[in-house]
Amino acid sequence: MVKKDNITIQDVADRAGVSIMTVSRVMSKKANVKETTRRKILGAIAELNYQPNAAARSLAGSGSYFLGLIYDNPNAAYLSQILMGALHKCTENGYHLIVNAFERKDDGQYEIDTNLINSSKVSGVIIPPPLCDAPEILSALTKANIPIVRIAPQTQPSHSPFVTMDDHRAAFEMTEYLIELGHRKIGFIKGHPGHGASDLRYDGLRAALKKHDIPLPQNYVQQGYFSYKSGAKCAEYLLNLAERPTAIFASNDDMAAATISMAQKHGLTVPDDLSVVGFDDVPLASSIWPELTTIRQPIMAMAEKASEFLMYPDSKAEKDNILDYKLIIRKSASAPLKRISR
Amino acid sequence: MVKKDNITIQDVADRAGVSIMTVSRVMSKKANVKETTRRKILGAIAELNYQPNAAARSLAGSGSYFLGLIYDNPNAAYLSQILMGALHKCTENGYHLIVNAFERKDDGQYEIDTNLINSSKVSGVIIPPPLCDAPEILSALTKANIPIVRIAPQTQPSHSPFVTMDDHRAAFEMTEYLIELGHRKIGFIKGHPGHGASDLRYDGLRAALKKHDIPLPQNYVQQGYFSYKSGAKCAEYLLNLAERPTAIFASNDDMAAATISMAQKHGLTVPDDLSVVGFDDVPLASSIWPELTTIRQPIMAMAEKASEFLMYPDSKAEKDNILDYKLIIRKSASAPLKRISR
DNA sequence: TGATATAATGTTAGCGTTAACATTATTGGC
DNA sequence: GCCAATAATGTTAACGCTAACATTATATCA
Repeated sequence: MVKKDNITIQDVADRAGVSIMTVSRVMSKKANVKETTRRKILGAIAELNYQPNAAARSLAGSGSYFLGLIYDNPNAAYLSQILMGALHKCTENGYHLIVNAFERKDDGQYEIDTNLINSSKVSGVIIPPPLCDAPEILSALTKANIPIVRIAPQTQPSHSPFVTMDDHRAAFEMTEYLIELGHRKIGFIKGHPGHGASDLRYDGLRAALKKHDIPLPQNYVQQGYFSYKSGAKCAEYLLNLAERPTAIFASNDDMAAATISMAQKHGLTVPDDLSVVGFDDVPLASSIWPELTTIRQPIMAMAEKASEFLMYPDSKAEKDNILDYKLIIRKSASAPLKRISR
Repeated sequence: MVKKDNITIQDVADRAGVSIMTVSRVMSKKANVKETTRRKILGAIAELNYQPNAAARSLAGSGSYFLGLIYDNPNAAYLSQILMGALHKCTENGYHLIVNAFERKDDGQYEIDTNLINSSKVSGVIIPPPLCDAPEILSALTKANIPIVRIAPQTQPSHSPFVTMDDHRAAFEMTEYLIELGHRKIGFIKGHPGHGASDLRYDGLRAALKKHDIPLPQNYVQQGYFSYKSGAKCAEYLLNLAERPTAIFASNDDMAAATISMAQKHGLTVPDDLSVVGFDDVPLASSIWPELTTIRQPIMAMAEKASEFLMYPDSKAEKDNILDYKLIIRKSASAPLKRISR
């Protein structure tokens, strides 16, 4: 029951023989503190293991040392990457991350008067998909004068700052990779129509095929929904085609995994008989066999960037907000085994 | 640039024609407020859409309206369930959730002087595995006098409050289910040896087999590591056995999925030729074909319980902390096709 | 009815920090 | 070596709320 009193800025000031204000200046990395004094204070801080009280800082100051993260995303892997990135930066900079879940109401809208927005002076909010494309969320935060950064938004690019990756170019590059391997009959499984990235990826594929003058028959394109099951269904269709593709590009890894599984069920060897590539590089991608050739999204990096932006709004040029994806070449794609001259 | 001043307790008090203290009492659900006054204040709160400032509350009060959640768990699905549960309760009760990631240092220990512990008066910390079994974490928090609730701890049950589920009984029940279906040759893929639940599940299986007087040959038990890959390897071994099992119980869904995939590669039909069951009920379980019969862990419920406990330490009897799992019967297990009389 | 208990409300002083301004030390120029 | 400029540090008043105590209204009982 010994109430261990917290170490406050006063303790540090006493220890260092200065006023609390000087300590405060050191904590906030403000200018005008003599180097010798700074070191003395830093020493006291270390000895006492002083950690500033975030609540007090945010009450007194204009900033807040709290970052908000809102989400409504059942995709666990994606969310946890975002979390990791944001937390990483927060810890690094003495911020705390406040997470808030949003849920669609029955009418498909979001309830906006959530406590995050009003009750805790966050210095900004990170908004990953799909919330970043919900107008009511955006306008509520904007109206409340809360800075936001969106992650991979698909709409209203000029509305507010964002970080994203180039889905179009990634799909383009992936397609060119397949073409370079020698594929000419490339099937495609589209992503969920409600998700903006789906179109970008599809367009990327078409652009690459067009550039290399490769046709894309109507029935080589199947509508998936990002789920394993939908991928299996599309793959089934594509594999039963009279002239079946030698490669299938699925819009995400789940569907690619389903495609591989389906191919194996058909007695095909991947990648010898059929190349399969995915998109996202989720954990599943490297746990199945053969491991998936896919696109790694810089999800964590996007979250880090977004966090930094909210912590130091002025420091970064606003334009380096398109982060690099990475083509991850593994074992699920290779040159087609038997070339059919065209 | 219009600085929209936040609505404070004073605004509400003015509006309702009372003092701020009375408003405060209403907010904190304290006694001794006349019903008519309460309603007047509640009205003002609603009209102004007042949200109390969490930082001020935690600065002034003895409680804190912040709950901590720490983790070091690469398992995205698990973490996100925990998050959902905790957030749900937090939102419901006007709390905020502060999330902190921990990382093992090179020496395998955790860095304990993280900012969560010292710098923000959280009213308690939720500790899921594997952190709940890290002595240095527990002792640091205990020393700092911060209430904790562990989720599914495997060690030191008396150290501090926890919520958990009965892995042993779940595995027992699953095994009995297989036995009831008619299986006598049941293979088992063990979980990661570092994870306490692994042993519990294994023991549950053995207890059930023993009860029904069914032998468990040494080579029917394979050591997996919770990964898809390890599951595939173990399944391969089991399926190549001269007298192969008619059912395989994998310690988690990833390994069960791998087993199904491996079985299909061997030309076996699941569940006709081989029944496969898993544990956890991760999303994957219901996205593969056939869908997995598995155990659903009450992860979200555990997190909710843990949150409640921290918010209202006195309200609950401490003993209803073992939550119910659920045997989810899907399509991956059935009676063995051809019975061999024993 | 007055005294007394009790319910309902109000007042004041912080909680730990930073903003804004005040003061003191140091530097540079002549 | 003196004065102004500037750097370094200090003082005080909030920030929005609750704990603790103070006061006033209402109910209870002899």
